[in-house]
Amino acid sequence: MPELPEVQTVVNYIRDDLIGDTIIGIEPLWGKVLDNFSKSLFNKNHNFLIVDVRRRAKLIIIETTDKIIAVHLRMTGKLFIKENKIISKHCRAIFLLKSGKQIVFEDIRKFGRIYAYDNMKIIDSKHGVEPLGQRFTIKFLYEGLRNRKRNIKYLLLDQKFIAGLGNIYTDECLWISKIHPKSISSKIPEKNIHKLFESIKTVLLESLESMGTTIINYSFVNGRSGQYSDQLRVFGRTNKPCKICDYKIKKIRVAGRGTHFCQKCQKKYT
DNA sequence: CCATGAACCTGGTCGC
DNA sequence: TGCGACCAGGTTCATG
Repeated sequence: MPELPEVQTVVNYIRDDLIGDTIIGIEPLWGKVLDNFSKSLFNKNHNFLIVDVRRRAKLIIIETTDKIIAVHLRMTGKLFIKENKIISKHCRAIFLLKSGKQIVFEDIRKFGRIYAYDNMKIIDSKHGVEPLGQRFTIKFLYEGLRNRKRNIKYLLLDQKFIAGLGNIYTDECLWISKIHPKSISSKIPEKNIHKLFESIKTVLLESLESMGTTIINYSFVNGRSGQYSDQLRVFGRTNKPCKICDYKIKKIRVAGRGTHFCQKCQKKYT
């Protein structure tokens, strides 16, 4: 489920409810869900008043007066607020709040993790620029591509380079900017890099407007689901006609991921 | 430095 | 209906 727009949508949804509340405990229901701390963190004499909820990369950041709690949804994680105490099949952890509400973390595939840190240092050191932030500029993208010889799909998925893009949106952006996903980053013409820069911003903002992409029935916030899947240009359109040239969309494997593209529109720069 | 594959997990779908 | 193979929006580690 989660790339930047989906994670941001979850944050927007739970933020107002959480700020001002206090975490008084956590119940892990799966052994590995707490990555670098244990439930005893919330005992003691510390106060975990929630002062901010935001997104950094694909992490949901819950900032409290004591620790920063970070939740990574990985592939199938969901995070939402619930008032009753019915525990669902895929529930992996429950945060208990002073108000009586709970933050529920569900995750079918058990890849998701919850972290606790003293500050943002470690998180920031592991992630690159925010694609919707001020520091993401055309110059940054141009130099980043020219200074490396990675295949472009891999590079866009690299969270240390740009933080927040995933498999869906990289396919979308590469299609829009007419770049074959196996192109060598340093060989891509400036004109296409420019298009790529614009497409990254456009696609992420469009998707945010639609509250993200939901494929099949991975609804994420209280049963509501994103609408962007209707607007996808290439992702998941294997063997369907390219929206520009009518050629059949191909699906291949790049950087270990299923990758959709148009053989006619997207040029391979090597 | 770069590419690939496996590992971590469960569940849905497709073909036979 | 059943069964095996394969796939999945992410990340990390090992290997060549």
